[in-house]
Amino acid sequence: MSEPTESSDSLKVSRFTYRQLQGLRHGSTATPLRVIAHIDLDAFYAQCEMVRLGIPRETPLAVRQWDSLIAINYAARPFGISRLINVAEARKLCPDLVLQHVATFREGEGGRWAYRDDSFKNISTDKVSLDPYRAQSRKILQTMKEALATWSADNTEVENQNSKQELSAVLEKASIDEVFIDLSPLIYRALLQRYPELRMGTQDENRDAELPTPPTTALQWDTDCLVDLDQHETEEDDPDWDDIVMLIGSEIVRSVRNTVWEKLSYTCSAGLGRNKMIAKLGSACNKPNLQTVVRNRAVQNFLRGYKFTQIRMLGGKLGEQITAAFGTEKVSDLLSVPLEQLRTKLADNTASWLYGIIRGDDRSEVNPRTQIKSMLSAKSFRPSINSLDQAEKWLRIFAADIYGRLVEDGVLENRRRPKVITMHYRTAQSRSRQIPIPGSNAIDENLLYDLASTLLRQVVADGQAWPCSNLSLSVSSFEDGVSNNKAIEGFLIRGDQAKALTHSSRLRDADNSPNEQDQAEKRRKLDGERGRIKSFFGNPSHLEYTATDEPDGSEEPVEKDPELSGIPRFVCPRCSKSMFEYEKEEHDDWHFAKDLASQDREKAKASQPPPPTKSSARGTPARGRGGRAGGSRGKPEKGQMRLAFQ
DNA sequence: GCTGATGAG
DNA sequence: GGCTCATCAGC
Repeated sequence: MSEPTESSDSLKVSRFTYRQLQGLRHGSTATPLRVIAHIDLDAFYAQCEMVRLGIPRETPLAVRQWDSLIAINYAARPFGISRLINVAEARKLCPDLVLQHVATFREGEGGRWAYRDDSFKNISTDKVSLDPYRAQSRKILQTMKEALATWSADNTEVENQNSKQELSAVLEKASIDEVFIDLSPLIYRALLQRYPELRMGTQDENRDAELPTPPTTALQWDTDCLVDLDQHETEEDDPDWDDIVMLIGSEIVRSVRNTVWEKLSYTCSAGLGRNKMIAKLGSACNKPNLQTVVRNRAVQNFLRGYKFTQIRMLGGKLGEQITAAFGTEKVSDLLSVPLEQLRTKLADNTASWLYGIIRGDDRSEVNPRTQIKSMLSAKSFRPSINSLDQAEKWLRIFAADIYGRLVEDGVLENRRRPKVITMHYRTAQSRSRQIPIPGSNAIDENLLYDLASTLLRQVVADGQAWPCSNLSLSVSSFEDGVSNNKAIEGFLIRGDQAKALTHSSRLRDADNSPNEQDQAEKRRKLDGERGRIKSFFGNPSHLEYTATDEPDGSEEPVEKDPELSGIPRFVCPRCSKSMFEYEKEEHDDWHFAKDLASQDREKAKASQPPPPTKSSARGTPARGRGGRAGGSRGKPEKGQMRLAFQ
């Protein structure tokens, strides 16, 4: 064989480096190998009703709220039924349409929602409840997490799982029926297992070296919908690792969707891409029940066809301003506008954000948020109401609604409580008032009601209170409280009390079949919580990661006397963690990845402007999300703080 | 900390 | 159009 210098074939390497591969491990937002999925339940409220009522997929169904439609299943869409028409028009278009009204609370019946045959006639006494959908949403999210864990267990080596029970993929619940998943860490582990040639030798220090090329066999995309490639790219080109990671990602998402279907009978659509924006646009491309893959080599072609007003954050006034400024809504038109010219009409940070986003550059993180940050209960009045008495009746219902949700979400058991209560009030103009929730009392319906009533009286005293066309109550600024063992004891007692409460004070109507499931779900959840607390005392290794995920000794019990075991130990010079010598390599990798991630974060901060904010379209420069990072508070993400008590 | 506004579904 | 939820600006 001759020297490879002449042959371009044998010189071939990947376009990607070991460093970029490593970026997959710990949430680097900059690596081109990143894989984000967006999963969207198909016509979610409609599916909830179909599942609840046992209605077959082919039966047209719509969910109604008073006289309007808020969800239409896919069987009903060919009839021309959309959210824009009313009930009468829908019946005309499709006489066999099943019309199911959402569950409601009813004045004088406390905090119990129910499905009622006559709720559409009772707009003046009923208030919509979305609880049934929230419950299904929670169940689906949980099933998705389990499916991811199962795939992970089946597809990555045990030694790589490192005795941790927790899922390495990050899930962000984006709304009641949508979720983002950062699949990168999962895919990283699967890659190393399937392609051992990607593993770096210990002596190999050059992280900027190119990866070897992947096998050239054609990729099997199964039932996925692929977005056409950009100009100058062809399907005949050999795949590179960014194609392979998408393929693995699509395999994971398919398995998650299958599990949700098999266990809960819900279909969903999904999009896969290198970031949240692309994944989100992708999931809407092929509905229902399909997944769309946007490979890196297809991104330009994919985005070119969109109106930029369909891109996240550009759907509102900012989008309008941009449309007005440049006389177009098309991404393709805006692509030919140089950055300098964007800057002449937009604030600098908005201009550079826009410049990047229409080219497919979005480095926003998948936020491991799982807990809700505020709860709101509201009612519009048609006609308006005119007395304190009427308003207070609604406040009772709002208080019961919110209290019920506080209990169901387990916020009371977690001793996570809202600190602020707010009342919004609309007459000719709209106003809002808020006060702190006193930390001394236990939260119950009466406390919430009393506070709300105080707020209402303040507004009424201000004058201009009637007629009132809209009223709402919300709680926010949740605080997690557990900080010592005594508090945890209290936690357990409160958990039992809360459990008793859910059985006594929140009994559902007899024909409310899902509620029994809910109760069972709740019991399991409570048991699960207690199990976790116990395991915290007994064996810290089962704990969720803390906010910093430092190897601080909480993760693994340190031997009382290391010498007794006879196994050689090692103390890390960087973090002083003591470990067995055979763990050194993995630990070193951990530091490396951690460093890399923080480098990436800094780089992203420096190179990518924050998403635009309201007043930033013109005039005063606005502080975006990025600007806050180094600013007033270095608070860690709330969602990651759970059980981080020491 | 309080209030209003915007943007998402 | 109604009901949520999140985030930010400006005070």
